[in-house]
Amino acid sequence: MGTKGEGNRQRIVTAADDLFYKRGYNQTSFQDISEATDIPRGNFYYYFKTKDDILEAVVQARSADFTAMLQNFEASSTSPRESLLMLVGMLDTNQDGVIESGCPIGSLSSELAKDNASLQGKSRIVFEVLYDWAARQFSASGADKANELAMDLLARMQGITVMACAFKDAVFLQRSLQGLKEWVNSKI
Amino acid sequence: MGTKGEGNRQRIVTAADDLFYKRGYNQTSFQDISEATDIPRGNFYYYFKTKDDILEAVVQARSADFTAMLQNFEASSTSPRESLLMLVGMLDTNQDGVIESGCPIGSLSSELAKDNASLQGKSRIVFEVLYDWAARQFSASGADKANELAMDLLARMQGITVMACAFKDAVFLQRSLQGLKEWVNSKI
DNA sequence: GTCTATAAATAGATAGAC
DNA sequence: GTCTATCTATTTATAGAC
Repeated sequence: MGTKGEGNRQRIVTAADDLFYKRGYNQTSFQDISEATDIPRGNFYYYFKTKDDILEAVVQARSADFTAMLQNFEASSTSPRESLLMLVGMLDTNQDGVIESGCPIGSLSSELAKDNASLQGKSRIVFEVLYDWAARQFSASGADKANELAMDLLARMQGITVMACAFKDAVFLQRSLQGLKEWVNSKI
Repeated sequence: MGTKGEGNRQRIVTAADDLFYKRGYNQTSFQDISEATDIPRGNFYYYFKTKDDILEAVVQARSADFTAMLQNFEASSTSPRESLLMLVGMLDTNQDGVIESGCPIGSLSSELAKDNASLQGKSRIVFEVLYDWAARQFSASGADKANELAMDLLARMQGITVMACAFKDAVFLQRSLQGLKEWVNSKI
């Protein structure tokens, strides 16, 4: 901690986070991360024993980032309903990324499901951060079956994302976001 | 046509179709397909110039398979509503596959979006087969905005699939299927 | 049409100098 | 802590014998 190399470690994780989202985990090589950071390949192994370890660090970073963002939603809203609408609004804020590369959490899970069940399990914690938070918002608003509503909300967001990305369709995305916001309002 | 090698070509496509679903396109090697078919790697290039060509053949096969299946749904149902419920029922029939590997169409699109936009565009035709058919069912039942309903239905199915696979949750899948069937009934 | 051998490139990972 | 050189395995793809 506080050592000289922590800056490098952080830069590796940040670059890997971005590349894993835009190109996928398996299709991102050490060379890609090296070029993005200007840190030589061989140096990576001072910070991470394996490529899987880099992914685990990325998962930790994403969990922290989402946790901070969700706290921000709560802090800047006046009701759980408003907080949940901010979560939905992320698909609008990140519209270009959604259409180009999908959801960073959902697409990573789908990729790892096929060839690395162990890593898929570890990466699930990012989904769980969102799930727990959404369930708390529904619960705080007095809604029935808050846990189920939280899963339903995440499923709707994932489905909209997959189709908007598959068809490169911003019109569908915007129409669906409107419908999803109405759904949230109808449940609270 | 009718030549000796067509049997081999068919076996390659069938094995690749299965492997692309269960392991993903990029994570499936010629060696994997070779071992699954007992056809030597070198022989593949008699039938396909590149790995991308194999995927295009798989996409054609999937389009034909889904077209036949959807025709079957129509033939064995007494209403467009019933046909649409059969489509939803696929997630139940293929429950184990959904939880293990997701949706073959959706997960392929998500994978290709990240590193092969050209192939993603070509593989979209399988989605379009489902979309056109679903829109026709909604339209035949007299529903308003059949095209939008078709996209919404596919988005719901994709979202349920992504979350059921991410959380390995059959209970969520079954509950969501019930909800989706009720949604279909409410729209027709 | 079928198959073996191998090319050419790239992957993740290691050793060891500095 | 940093970086170069390299190892080993695997990838897609080709050449050419049969």
